[in-house]
Amino acid sequence: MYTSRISKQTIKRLAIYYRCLEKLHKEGIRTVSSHQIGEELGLKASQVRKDLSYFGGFGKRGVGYEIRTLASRISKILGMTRSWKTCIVGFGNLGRALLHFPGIRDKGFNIVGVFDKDKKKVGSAADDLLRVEDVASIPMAIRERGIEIGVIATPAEDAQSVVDLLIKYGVKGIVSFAPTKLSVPERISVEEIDISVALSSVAFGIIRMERDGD
Amino acid sequence: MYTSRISKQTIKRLAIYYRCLEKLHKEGIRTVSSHQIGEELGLKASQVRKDLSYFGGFGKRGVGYEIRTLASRISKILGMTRSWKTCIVGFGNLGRALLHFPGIRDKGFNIVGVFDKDKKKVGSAADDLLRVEDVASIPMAIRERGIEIGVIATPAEDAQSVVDLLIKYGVKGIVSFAPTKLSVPERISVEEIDISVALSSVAFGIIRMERDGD
DNA sequence: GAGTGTGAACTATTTCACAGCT
DNA sequence: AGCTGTGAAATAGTTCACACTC
Repeated sequence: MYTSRISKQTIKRLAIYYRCLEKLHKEGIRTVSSHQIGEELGLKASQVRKDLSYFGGFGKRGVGYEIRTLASRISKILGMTRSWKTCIVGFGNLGRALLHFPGIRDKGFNIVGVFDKDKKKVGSAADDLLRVEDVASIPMAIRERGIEIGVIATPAEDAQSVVDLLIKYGVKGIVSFAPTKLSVPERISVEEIDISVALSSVAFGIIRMERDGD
Repeated sequence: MYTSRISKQTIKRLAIYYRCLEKLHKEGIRTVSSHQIGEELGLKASQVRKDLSYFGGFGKRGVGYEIRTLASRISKILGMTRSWKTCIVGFGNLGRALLHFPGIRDKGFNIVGVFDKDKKKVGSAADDLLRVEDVASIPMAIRERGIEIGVIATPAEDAQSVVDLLIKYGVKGIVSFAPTKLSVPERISVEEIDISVALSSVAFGIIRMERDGD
């Protein structure tokens, strides 16, 4: 039940298991086996069991996992039951898309601030509830609203300074879409999503397939 | 120099090395060591050398890597010198953001089609050059324009059927932002970008840090 | 009989360490 | 002297296989 040395990959799969369980639950199913989950997600049953076993025995031998219980345990582990005060920095096309992205707002990530450095955007409505604020008001916003997670949707060249600022005022986690390597202290939880790297990886895959034919 | 068994992680780092080299090149630097690249990107020098060695000896012992040469070799390996006919399916906020995302268009990914199933969007201008087309015209578009890569920005529930359609008509690579596991044949190159999983992973990291204190 | 939980075996990836070039 | 290229060692992650429970 010690979670210290659990790999990031296991955690990500846990989030995916959760989504899978939600789906099965909607279909009215009450119980699943590791084999069924694996089938659904393209994973080996043993991988599923191993991942789940890190957090304790959720299943019943001979039966499988009770979906409601397992989903609620996972949501607890991943902090989905808690509301995470989140902000978005950079309100270009991507920032706007993230503000409305399903699976951010509704998975416990409560977006309480949207910031941009462009004075023309500042003051305009980000959505029904939020206005775009100046990046200069980030420190105060973090302090007053208790923002814990920052989502970076700025150009690459602004990302590091924004991240430094967020961390300086107390943000503990960063999800960055900026195509640049961020440098942050050990204690900060970071996830970098690199869209153009993903494209390149797919392109390479096609080249390899064409050359080696599988 | 055989590229068959090279891991996806190595390929992704290669794309990141390329970006790093571009940056150093702009700064007027001509030569780097694996140690400098590693420093810049938070990687061990030996990792950098190992990755590069899979594709042959690019470096000079005692000197390092000539930036221009290495960058051009990497861009060749990753297919950046080739133009990839790409389409975006799903023109909501995310699809719109991807259409304008720097590092898609300018890294050899030429977006030649934007599709949506919403009749209200179909026919409207996606950008200066493209109109939104109906998903029903995907087959013809793939055939006529030789589309090779599809970017999925639809809701989760539509993603699998769109992917099936794209593959059926000849698309060879998929980058999906839909929060669902896709099932595709072996020969198809796929990259799934899961935004809400990234958020959950960051949230878990914060919880772990608070509990275990590093 | 069916299916979990888990040590042990296996496989993949990273890091070390050093011979060999410039 | 400095730095690459690369086998070998170390580490991490996955899969197997089976004892154990329902």
